[in-house]
Order: sequence, then structure tokens, then C-alpha cells
Amino acid sequence: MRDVAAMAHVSAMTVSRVLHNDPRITEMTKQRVLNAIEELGYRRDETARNLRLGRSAGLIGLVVPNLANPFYSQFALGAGETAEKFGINLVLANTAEDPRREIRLVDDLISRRVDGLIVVPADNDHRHLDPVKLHHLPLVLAARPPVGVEADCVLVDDFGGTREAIRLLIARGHTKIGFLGLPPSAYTGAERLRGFRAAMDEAGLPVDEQYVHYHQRDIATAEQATRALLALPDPPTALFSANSRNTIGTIRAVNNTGASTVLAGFDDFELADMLGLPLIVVAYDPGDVGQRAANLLIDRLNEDDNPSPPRRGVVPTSVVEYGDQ
Amino acid sequence: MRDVAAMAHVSAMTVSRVLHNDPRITEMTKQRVLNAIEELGYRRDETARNLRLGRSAGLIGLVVPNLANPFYSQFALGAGETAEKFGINLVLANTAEDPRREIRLVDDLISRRVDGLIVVPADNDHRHLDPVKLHHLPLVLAARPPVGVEADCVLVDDFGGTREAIRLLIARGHTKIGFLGLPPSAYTGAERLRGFRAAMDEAGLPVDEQYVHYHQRDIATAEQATRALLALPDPPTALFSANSRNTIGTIRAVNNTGASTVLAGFDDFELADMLGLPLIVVAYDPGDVGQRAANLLIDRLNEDDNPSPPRRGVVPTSVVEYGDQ
DNA sequence: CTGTTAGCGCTTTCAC
DNA sequence: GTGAAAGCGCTAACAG
Repeated sequence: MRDVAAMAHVSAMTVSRVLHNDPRITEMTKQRVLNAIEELGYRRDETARNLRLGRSAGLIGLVVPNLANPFYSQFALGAGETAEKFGINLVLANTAEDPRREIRLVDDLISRRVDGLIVVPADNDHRHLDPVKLHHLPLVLAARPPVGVEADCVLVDDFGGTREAIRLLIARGHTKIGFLGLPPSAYTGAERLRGFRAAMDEAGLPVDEQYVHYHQRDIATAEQATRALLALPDPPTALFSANSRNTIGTIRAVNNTGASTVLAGFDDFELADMLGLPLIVVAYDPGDVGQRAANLLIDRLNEDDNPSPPRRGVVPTSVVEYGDQ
Repeated sequence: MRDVAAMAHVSAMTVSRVLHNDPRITEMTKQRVLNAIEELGYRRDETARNLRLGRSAGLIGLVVPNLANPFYSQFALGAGETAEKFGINLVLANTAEDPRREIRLVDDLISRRVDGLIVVPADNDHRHLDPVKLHHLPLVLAARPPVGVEADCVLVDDFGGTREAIRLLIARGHTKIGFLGLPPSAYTGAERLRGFRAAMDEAGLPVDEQYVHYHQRDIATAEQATRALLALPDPPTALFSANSRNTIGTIRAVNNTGASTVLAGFDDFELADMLGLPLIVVAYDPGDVGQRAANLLIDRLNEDDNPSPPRRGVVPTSVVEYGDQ
């Protein structure tokens, strides 16, 4: 900036004013300054500017468990779109589902003076997201509600979506319905299981506990669990799986064993309609989750000093049927 | 920091020294300072620190066309993993395939004083990536080589991978092979087309130009183009598509028309093996592309003042067959 | 209209 | 062992 000022024979202040489009600057000096800027390839240092202005860098930390999962990449995209509208950039941190990494990454983001954090926690333990440890930075959780800390959050209608899908299976005449779940210690796992039980309950159907399998985290274990279910003397006629990884596992098992089990699952996914078998999915827009999370956070950033109580958004789901039922 | 200093009855300088583990500080003062830090929940402002130290923030700008595409999300993940090893964070920018947005976003990242840029350009026009406009920031391009600017880059073996796949189709007895391409103005489009022609040439097979369609950018147009090819009086017996969006379009067309055309395409994708038809794909690791890009950039960041010539990496491909051939 | 001064939060240098 | 001064690049406030 001093170089520009020197070249244009003005003070640094004038350069600063030109950059602000201060109307009091003469057209002529302005041109001289702009020429010098062009000549030297000068760019204002936003970091120093922000330091002086007392505001911070216009950065939001986005902490996700696994960007290779389409849910999280679409989520990040949605959050980024919204942030960009407000001139805010996203700093990305991938925890690889490791709570220890999450703690480190959150800490690091805070030291880098991000303005706020959007976190999809890898775990149920949110102590590292305590406002004090967070330096009282605004925090929004996504996909899981805060446990033991106050924070805004955006959830998916895990319970309602699952209940709706199970209701549809029941309306189709199924009474023996299996459930392939995530660990119920995780919020989404518990909610989806609760939706399953609620739909069965309200139809007066008993839940056969041997049809309920937890702890499938990937496609391979889901396929294996499905095979076990199908090998039962009296196997279920329909199967609901708690996320798309599980659903893909069930599809593999059904395709490979030639069973006629009707499949349903949480999460929509690409090519779900091309697999040559009927499939019911609970669909929602992951980008919307990201957008809402970013909006909640930005509202907090613009908030004056008296904080409003935590807010919570719920993204709706819809039941989609693929293939001939 | 001044608050901490006041509370510990020392100067700001002493606080700074404690944070640096300066050995000359008495154990007692050190404890007083640490207590004050704890009490006030103080954290050093890395931004101000970096300003004073003249170095920048440990941030790399990552500019991709579309994070919803699994290629780019895995790419981002790979780059992030490598960057993290060096204590560097990623600032994410999604151009939505819009060159104008790319220009804006790159500009913005530079003003925020990122240390370097990794860009997957949306376009062939790289003038906005000129070293001068870039403030001489290190730049690595991925998936496309630099045009008119000097920069390191990481490419995929578009040519070799495609040629290999076409060779396989020819070995399977196909002579009438169609090609569904990206616009050949794009590097990847041109290279993949070149690989197609090379394999046909070396087998002495003529390329029937009515079998070659360009400009398919999404699933719908690819499906439509495929239908047109299949409706020819003498349709091709095999079809190669230039990326996974196109391949999915061809699969839809073939499934819906019941044609027996053999399909092949660039890019592997999830569930490719579950579609109930034989399929040949050119596979590679997008995460590896990201890792290499980050490594090239970090090498530049650590480089002393005499710059080495631009480097170029090529990620290998392999041909994978799904289903019964 | 433009320049000077002071200070954002930190650290390097030099003094004590 | 600790403190004071100066300055990283920028701008708000006050002069002129």
C-alpha cells in the first residue's frame, strides 16, 4: 500500500480511500492511484484490514465426519452457497469419524479465528463444544442435537420419515418387517429405530426382536446381517435399513440370494431407480440441511449482545418409491 | 493479551514469552500467566501473530467446479488429508462450473491471503490464474493442464485409460464403437476422444463420425444422444462415454430400449456392479489426485526463492469390468 | 479534498 | 528475567 501511495504521490490514506470508493477523492488522484495499483498488481490485505476493523476474517469452520459420503458433500455445498451470499468462506475439516480428531480440528479452527462453527459431531460427547472452550463462538450442530451444551441445530426428520416408510410397508400388507440399524447410541440411529417401532405399534404389530439388527456401519456388514435375516426359518417379508450404506448392503444380499424381500431405507441415493428391484427410500435434501445451518449461524453472527435462546430446524423428508412395487 | 498481562501483573511481552515457552521466564511468573490465561479463557490470535510475523495464515484455497460430484468431493478429501499433515487448512470454493464465479472466488481467496491455490478450472481460459494477478501465489491445477500460464499440475491419464478401454472392446470383437463425449474444447474431453481414436487407428478400424457425439454434459442429454445412436439404421454394438454422468445416461437409454449394446465409460462409480448389465469402466483414485496436488503445492510453499520449473503428475487409470461380459 | 496520528494484537529488538 | 518501543498493513478520527 505504501508502494502504491509512493508511486501515485499520495499518502497511504488516500489509497485506502480510493479502495473504499470515497466520493471526496478527485477523479484525477483516483486515476493515479488506480494506475499505480494496476501497475504494481496491488491487492489490499484483508487480514490486516480485518484486524484493524476489529471484525474477523469472514470464515466459518465446517467440521464433517466424512466428505466422501454424498450426504456430507452436498451438505457442505449447501452451507457454502449460503455462506457465500454473505461474503463468508468455509474452512473445511474432515474428522474421518474420529472424535479425537474432531477435538483437535475444532481447537485449531478457533485459534485461526473463524467467526463460527458448523459441526456434524462424530460422537455423542459434546464437551469439547462447550461455549467456554469454544471461546463463545457461535456454534450450529447439524444432523445431531446438542448434548450437554447449548447450540442451534438443524435436524432431519429421522423419526417421521422412518415412520412414514414403515407405514407404507404395512399398508402394502407387510407384517413381518426387519430393521437394520445404526448403533442406537447415535442420535440418528435411535430416532430411526423409534420411528420404526412407532409405526409398528400404531398398527398393532409386534416387533420381532430377531428381525432387528444394530451396528451396521458399512455395506459389507449390512449385507452380512441381511443374509442372516433372510436365512431365518421365518424371514421378514420387508426390510428397512437405517441409511444408504445399509440399504446398498441389503440390495446386494437380496440380489445375490434371489430373495423377494421388499426393501426400504433411509436416504435417497443415485441410481436407486436403476437397480431392477422395487425400493422405497426416505428422501430429503442434504443441501437444505447445510443452508439452514449456515443461516442459523449467520443469524448468530449478526446478533447483538443479548443472545436469543437456541433455535432448532427440522428438514422434512418424503417417501419415494422406485421400481414396480 | 493485555488483560492476561494485567491480571498476572506482568507485561504483554511476558505473556507472549510464556506462550513461546521462553526458558528465561521464572517458573513462578509462568504459572501466574498460565493461571490468568486459564481464568480468562485466553487464546492467542493467530491472525495478528501471522501479520506480525509476515507469514500468512496456513490456508490453501481449493477451487472446484462442483462438490456434489463424487470426483470433486473425494478430490477435496485427499487434498485436505495431505494439507492437514502440514498444519494447513483448506478454504473451499465451489464455482458451480461458472468461469465468472471462478474468477471472483479466486480473487477473493487471494485477498484473504491464502498461501496458495489448488484449482480445477471450469474453463480453458486461465488468464485469471496469471502469476501476476495471483500475486505470485503458488498455484497447482488439477485434472486440466495450464493454458498460457506456468503452473504445476496433476492430471489423470485420460488418453491412456480411454485407449485401454477401447482396446478391450476391440479385443471383444467390436468394430462399430460409438463415443459419447464431453465438449472437445475441454482438455479431458479432447484427451479421451484422442484415446478413442488412437485405439481405433491402431486396430485399423475407421471411426464412423455419425457414432461420435459431443457436448453431453448431463445424464439427460447423454440418454437422449444414446437413443439417437441406437436408432440409427446400423447402430454401434458398443458405446464408450467420456464420464460417469454420460455413462449413467447411456445405461438409462440401453435399459429403457432393451438394446444389447455393450457399455463402457470413463470414471468408476458406486453401484456400477449392481446395474444388471455388463459394464467396463476406466477407474482411478480421485483422492490421489487431491493428495498429489496438495503435495506439489506444499513443495512450492517450502521452496526457496529460485523457483524450479513446473512439475506435472499423472494419476494412472485401470480398466475394470463389471457384470458378465 | 488530502494528510497525520494512533492503534487493532502480536512479536522482534534492544534496554535494563 | 522482564519491560518499552516499534511496526506488520490497514483504517477511523481528526486536522488542515
